[in-house]
Amino acid sequence: MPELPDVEIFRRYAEKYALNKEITGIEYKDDSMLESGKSKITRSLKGEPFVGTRRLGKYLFLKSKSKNWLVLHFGMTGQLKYFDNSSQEPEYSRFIIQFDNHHSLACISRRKLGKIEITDDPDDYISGNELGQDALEMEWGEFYEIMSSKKGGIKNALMDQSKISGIGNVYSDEILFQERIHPKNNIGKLEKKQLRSLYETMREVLKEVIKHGADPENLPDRFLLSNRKEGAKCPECNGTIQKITINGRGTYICPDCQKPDNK
DNA sequence: AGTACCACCTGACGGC
DNA sequence: TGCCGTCAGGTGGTAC
Repeated sequence: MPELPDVEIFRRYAEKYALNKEITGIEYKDDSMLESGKSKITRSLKGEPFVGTRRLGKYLFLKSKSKNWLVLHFGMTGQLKYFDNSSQEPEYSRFIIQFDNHHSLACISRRKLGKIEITDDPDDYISGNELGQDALEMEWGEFYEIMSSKKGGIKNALMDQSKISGIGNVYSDEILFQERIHPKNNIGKLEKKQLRSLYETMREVLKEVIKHGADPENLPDRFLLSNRKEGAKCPECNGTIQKITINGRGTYICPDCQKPDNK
């Protein structure tokens, strides 16, 4: 789930539940997602509260009062859950931050594909990991500059995290469906006004998904995501949703709405 | 540079 | 019901 809109919901969740409470301890349930040593993580967080949040693309940063930041990446199955210590710990909790009010914040990840680490400066972290500008922060001029210099398939271009951060497999499909562009079409064939339209659609899709809490069940029926299954009926026409493969990723399109260009 | 494919890791799901 | 193959929304590395 965790693409830009999902992580934005996590950020708001952390903002609501995890700030301004002293961290009394860290519980390590599984080490495989840790990119920083346990002692460094504990040293950076324990005894201080989180005082702020930041998000770039699919990355969430939580600022500890002292100065370090906790960096979270959720992989394919990550999420956050704030819970009362007297209740059941969430299943698949891998990393638990305990607060002084007998509540904790669990980093949950079924497949353990995420990352947990410490940085003293998110900007350094972002440049060091070659992460592009956030898809919702990016202005039209920058989007145009990036996309007009790229080659190859449009879906791949949208998902290139080193150029534009936050769009993954699902929302790239959604954006291209709403824009009526076949995901394999060549980015270089789009005219400036088509790129402008793609840019606007990208923003609208991301913002609307956030508005609905990034819950696929809550999205309007006209979204591909509400019909993201092979053989489903296209919400825009009489077509049938089809599954294809791009770079090994399942990709859903309506073959009637999204026509391939002629190479 | 772009694309295809494998690996990471574990569980959910559908078919038999 | 139970076993088994396939697939899953992320990233990173390889080879071409």
